[in-house]
Parts: sequence; C-alpha cells; structure tokens
Amino acid sequence: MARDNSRTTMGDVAARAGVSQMTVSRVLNKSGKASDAVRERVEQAARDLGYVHNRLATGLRMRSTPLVAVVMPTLGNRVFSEVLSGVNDALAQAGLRAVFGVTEYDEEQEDALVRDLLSWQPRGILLSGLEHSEATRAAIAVSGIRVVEVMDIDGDPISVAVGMAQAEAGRAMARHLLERGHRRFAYLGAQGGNDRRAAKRLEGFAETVRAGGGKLVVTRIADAPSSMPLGRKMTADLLTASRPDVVYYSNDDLAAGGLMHCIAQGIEVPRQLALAGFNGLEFAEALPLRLTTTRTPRYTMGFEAGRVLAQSDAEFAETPRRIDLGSELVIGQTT
Amino acid sequence: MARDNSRTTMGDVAARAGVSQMTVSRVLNKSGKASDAVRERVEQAARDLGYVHNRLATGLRMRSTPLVAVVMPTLGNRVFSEVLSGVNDALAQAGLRAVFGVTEYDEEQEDALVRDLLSWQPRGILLSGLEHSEATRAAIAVSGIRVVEVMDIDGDPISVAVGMAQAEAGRAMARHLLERGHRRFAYLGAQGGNDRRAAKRLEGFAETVRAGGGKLVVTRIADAPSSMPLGRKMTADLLTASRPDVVYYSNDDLAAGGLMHCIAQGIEVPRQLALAGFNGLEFAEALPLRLTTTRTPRYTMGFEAGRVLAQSDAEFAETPRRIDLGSELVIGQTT
DNA sequence: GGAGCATATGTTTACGTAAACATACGTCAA
DNA sequence: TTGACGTATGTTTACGTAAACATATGCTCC
Repeated sequence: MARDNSRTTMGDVAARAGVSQMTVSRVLNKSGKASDAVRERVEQAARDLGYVHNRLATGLRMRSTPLVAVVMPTLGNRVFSEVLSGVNDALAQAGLRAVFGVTEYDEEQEDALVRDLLSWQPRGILLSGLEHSEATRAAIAVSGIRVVEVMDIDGDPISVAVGMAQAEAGRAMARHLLERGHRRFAYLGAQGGNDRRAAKRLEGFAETVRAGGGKLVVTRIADAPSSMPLGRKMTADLLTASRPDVVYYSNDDLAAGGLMHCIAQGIEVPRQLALAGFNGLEFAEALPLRLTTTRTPRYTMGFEAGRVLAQSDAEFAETPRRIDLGSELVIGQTT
Repeated sequence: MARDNSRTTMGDVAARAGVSQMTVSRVLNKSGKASDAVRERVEQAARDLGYVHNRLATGLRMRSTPLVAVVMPTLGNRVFSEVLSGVNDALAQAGLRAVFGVTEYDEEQEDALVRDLLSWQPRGILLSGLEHSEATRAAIAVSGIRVVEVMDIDGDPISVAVGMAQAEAGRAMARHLLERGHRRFAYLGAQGGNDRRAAKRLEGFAETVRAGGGKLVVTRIADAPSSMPLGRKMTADLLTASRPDVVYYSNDDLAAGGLMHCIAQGIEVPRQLALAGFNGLEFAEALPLRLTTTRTPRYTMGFEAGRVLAQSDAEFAETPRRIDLGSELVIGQTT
C-alpha cells in the first residue's frame, strides 16, 4: 500500500526479499545474473508491494530517457491528429513515448514549448514544418538531441525532414485546373497566414496559374482555424464580391463548406464554380460530389518521422536529409 | 555549447556566475531572495550557456511532477483526438503536461500502458471509460494519484467520471425512431465489441425498442475500426440479408458510409431506409442529407476532465463523482 | 589440496536539483 | 557598544536508480 506520499522503491522490495537494492535492480532489469531462488523472491516481493519503476531516477542516472518531444501546431485539425497517431505508433513500437504540446501556430508559444519539453531530457524532438525561430533552433542545437521535422520538405531542414513537397502540390493542382480551362482563380485559406505550408502551396499555385495565362483574382486568408462552417462563410462572402471560375482552398474542410454553400445556393459545381481542396480527408468521399483534392500521407509522414527518431545512430547516419513521401492529385467531380 | 553528452547544469551556470549552485536554483525559480547584481549575473550566465532545467532531477527531488498520464483507446478516431485536445488545453492552462498512450481497445495493453505511464510519477491519470481491469485499478490505487475517467458516466467511477450517459443516448434515439414509426431495427457497430460505451448505448437502445413494440432484427459488430468505407460495406452486406426500416450505427463514420451506399444504390432515405449515427461529427453537416445523430461534447469532456485533474485538493474534494455534460439528439433528414 | 576463476551478490557512488540548515555581514534598538 | 535580528548566500543532504568496483562462495584442473 502507498504509505502516503512516498511510493515503494527498490529498497523496499529489497528489504522484503532479503537482498540488496542492487540485486533488485538486476533482477527487474534482467541484467546480470541472479539465482532462481533470489529472482523468484524479488519478483514476488515486487508484485506484493505493487512496485513501479521510477523513471525519473533512471533517467537522471542514465542521463537519457525514452522520451521524444512532439510539437504540433494544433490538435483541432484532423490532419495533425493523424500525424500524431503515426508518430505515436512508431515510437511505441520502439519503446519510446511522446511528450507533446501544441503551439497554436504561434512562434512564441513554440519557443516556450520547446524549452519546456527539452526539460524532460527527451532523446529526440519532432517539429512540424521547417520554419522555426532562431531561439528554438539554438535551444535544440545546444541540447544536442536528434531533430526531425515533419510535413514539409520545401526548405532547409535542421537535420532530417519527412514530408512532401508543398509548393509542388500547389503547382500540380494549378496545372490540373488550367487544363480544365479555368482562368479566374480564387484562393481561400485559414489560420491567419500562420500556416507556412499552405503559404508554400499558394506560392506554387499562383506562379503556375500566372505562367499558364490564368489570373488569381482573390486571395483571402481568415484568422480562424480551418473548418467547414468557415469555408461556407468565406465562400459566400467571396461570391458577393467577385466571380472566379474556381476556388482553391487550403484544406478540404473549407472546400466542403464551399460546396455546401453552392448546393444551398443552387450554384452548379463545377460548371458555374469549380472547387478544389487539399489533404484528401476521408470524409470528402461522402460529399454529394467527390471533391478534387490532393491526398497527403498524413499517418505515414508521422510514422516515418517516428521511425527516424527511433533509429540507431548508425541507421540515422545513413538517413537522407529529406524523405519525400509524395502526394497524389485526386480528380473528383468538383472541377 | 553542449559538451557532448553532458548537458549544462546549475553547477555550470553557478561557476560562470561566480556563485553557488543553490543561488542559481533560487534565482531561476524566483524563490528566496537574491541581490539584483547576483540575479543579473546568474540570468546572463544561464542565457549564455543555454541552460535548460532538468525536470527529472526536480521531479526526483520533489517527489512530484507536473505530468498527467492520459490513456486513450485510439487516435485513429476523431472522437478521441478531440477529447485529447480538450484535455491538453486544460492541462496546459494549469501548467501541466500530458504523457499519453493508446490501448487500441485492448485491456492487456491498457494494463501495460498504465504501468508504464505510472513510472513517470505523474500527479494524475486520465482513463477513457469506466471499464478497467483489476490490475489497472490496483496499480493506480497503490500509486495514490488522482484518477479521472472520461466519456462515460454509466457505471461506478473509480473516483470522478466526466462524460455523458451512454445508455440514455441510446434510449433517446430509440424513442425518436419509434415515434417516426419505425419497427424493424438494425444495429451496426465496429471495434469488435471492445467499445464498451457503444455496447451501453446499444443496450439502452434495444431495451427501448422492445418496450416500444419494435424489433431489433440484426446486430452486427465488425472487428475493424470505425470508418466510412466500413460503414458502407457493412450496410451493403446487411441489406443483402435483411430489410430493416432503419439502421442505428455506433458512429457517424459508419452512418455516413451507409448513406453513401444508399445513394449509390438508389435507396431512398429515409423512406426506404432510415439511418442514425452517433457523435455529431462536424462533417455530417456536409452530407447530402443531414444525418440524424446524437451530438456529444467531446472537446468539453476532455477539457473538464483536464480541469478536474488540475484542481487543488480542496476543490477536488468538493467535486461530485459524476459530471454529466449531456448529449443532444440531432434530428436530421435521414430519419 | 590449493591456485585460479566464474558466478552471485553486496557496497559505494553519481546523476541534478531543492529543502534544511549554516554562516557572514549589516542594521538598529537599548 | 552590544547583541538580537534580518538578509543574502553557502554547505550538506536526500530523492531512486544503475554503473563500477568489491567480496564471498564454490568449482575446476593439475
């Protein structure tokens, strides 16, 4: 039983089993030798007392923990919970555990969060995207731990980046829409421009649109987080002011909201207005019209990033700086 | 810079500032007094060296950490990432951090996970649902830390449960469907019956259906995780074998898949077949027909559970054993 | 039968921090 | 002037564990 406050230690187990603390350590860690009799007594004593390993002590002694710091912009977006799920699965397979936090797309919060997470002496850290403040980079550099950046490979990774080419995804979508004959483009985004990956897609998109003789007539980026209702509202607002042929959204959520608006208003998609999203979220399959979008390997990016963090030093040394998991243009019925 | 392996300690900072380690501790923790000159020197030295607090040492010394263990069945389902998001926000507000793991709805994995998480000496633990093995309960009891169970309040909480009445949600849906005149009911679920909350809803549902003169003609629970494609396939299979008036699904994902099947097959909803889901996921608003479902306060359940974990002992003592956040029947166009 | 050695177990120590206790110095009242 | 007290700082210690080193016991081999 818990003698209030102080939990049972190896010392307690040792006393009960009539051996030294060190013998308990050896038995429970299966390191070194122990006679069957002693092993039996120790294991029994540990069970009787409900002994639980104190990893703080182990971590302090070993100067290393099985923790990995995981930094995500938000959990409010399905995209990141899928990435986190992949990360977590890969880490769990390797006996590692995630300590995580969210930045809400705020650089200052990221700085503070990273410092806080580093205080747990993790053996690695996983960041989202490639844009990080000097303070964050410095803190990580000083700590000397392994860093992996996930989602994006367009830029200069600190160490290893696992993700997909964002700008190219934007270009591919632009090419498709140009081929379909569209010329007047609108772009609707969210997250107040803090989503750097969306910005890169937009850049690639805009450049290809221009080169292809199209025109990006409107670009609007709301401050709020991406959501279906937001997409619906932004689309409604957009159409009061201008008449693009097609809207490219930063996310399927927004695009689905846009589609809802069109259905409600009797706007024929894609004849009167075409719509394209991004991410290839599963629910898009259930929309009245299959959404044209870019399918991204969210779980896989997380999983691969987790695997890289769990690699041995030797394996890690062989790992390329950029791991491109690609993305796939999905042509639906909305373009 | 990191002298490889050994990170900089308060001792290093102390040496640079020309004071003792203890003075550094006092300055950085803002506890006790320090002259302005010393404070300045210490802070400068800490910045120069990129000093990062070692929470393992602090936790060991203080016999307490700002960690909370969070146990979820999966992250593959949007429902739980929303709960986690709420938990994480509430904990972050209180300066606490989540260490989490997933059980994949497996009791043995839960046992192992709980033991593992307890080894971080968290100050509290959050479990999903009310069904836990004796081993898990015992391990938590021995640790003496605060426990909160989230999602469900139908049963006997270990300490405090934050959630909603599951069986009643099932009953409410049954009442609605009976009122609509339906009599031949089918139920489709997922997760191989490991989802105890779905089982409770089904129980309440079945009981009310019978009492109301209806008949539950088919009950099928797939082993796979809940998803739209699964719902579509299960619905297709179901309809080859029998002809219910209405299908009650354990989740909106499945229900949306069912709706897709009906649309694809030209089955008129709700005239030929009515459909009802559960959870009130946002995407359901974007379906061709608004789904009849039960809206659940997922983020809020997580947030409130996190708040209870962060409460002072005095506040916690006043907290009721069950916090019912309710749910809301949403009557859409599919019934 | 004893030197040499392997095996099982015990003892000491360090990991980085913060509480508890100790000291040095200055201030102020009597 | 003294001594009682407050303030700033230093010293020692304990938190629970595992590496490193130390010891005891029994066995093998010549």
